[in-house]
Amino acid sequence: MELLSREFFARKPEVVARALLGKVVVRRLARGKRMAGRIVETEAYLGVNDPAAHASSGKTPRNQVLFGPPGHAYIYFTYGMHHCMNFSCQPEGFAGCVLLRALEPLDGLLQMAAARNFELSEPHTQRELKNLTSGPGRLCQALAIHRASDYGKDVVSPRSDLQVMDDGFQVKKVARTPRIGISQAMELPLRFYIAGNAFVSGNRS
DNA sequence: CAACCGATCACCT
DNA sequence: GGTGATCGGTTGC
Repeated sequence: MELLSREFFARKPEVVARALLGKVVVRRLARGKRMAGRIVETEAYLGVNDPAAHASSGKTPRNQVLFGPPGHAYIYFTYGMHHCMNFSCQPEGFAGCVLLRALEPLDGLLQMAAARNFELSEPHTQRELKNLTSGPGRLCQALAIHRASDYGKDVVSPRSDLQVMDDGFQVKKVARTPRIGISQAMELPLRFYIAGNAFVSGNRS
């Protein structure tokens, strides 16, 4: 397992969104514990020219990390109850990010379930595992991601408690569709997921 | 400074 | 398939 590079994120969001599939998000906890999940579904959000992106109306206190250096966590709160996590892309000064839509849980499953306020049965059912981290709001709750404590964190720093790593996993086939849950630029195929993976959110093709 | 609304989810039928 | 919950950021008065 090695950290991704800053240059990995200094590319176009649609390139990074595709490249992040198969990579591993690591959340370091107290007392040496950790949670980890493989990225199986992403969406690209472009810069000021993407009407569906938070960067479209220019730099604000809420979205300023999108305009900063690549490889930092852009976290926002929505629908009055959910957090969503993105990683900033493109060189400093140019907005763009990738939204994490689903993870395949790898490590720290008990902690994830606790953070999601339920208990896993033994043996775990496929339904329970998918319920942990399948969906942008769910995965943030599972990893205990909060805007107040995690906004702007550097995910390629060796000292960060929120990191993205490469464990050598090879993605076989990637599928592309329009993005979910938006009302503008709906025709752009900027959602990416690992074809056939059981932890992808939603039911659409 | 008040009103509007959402890159969602859980639970209902 | 439908819908209510719930609140910070943004916009318009």
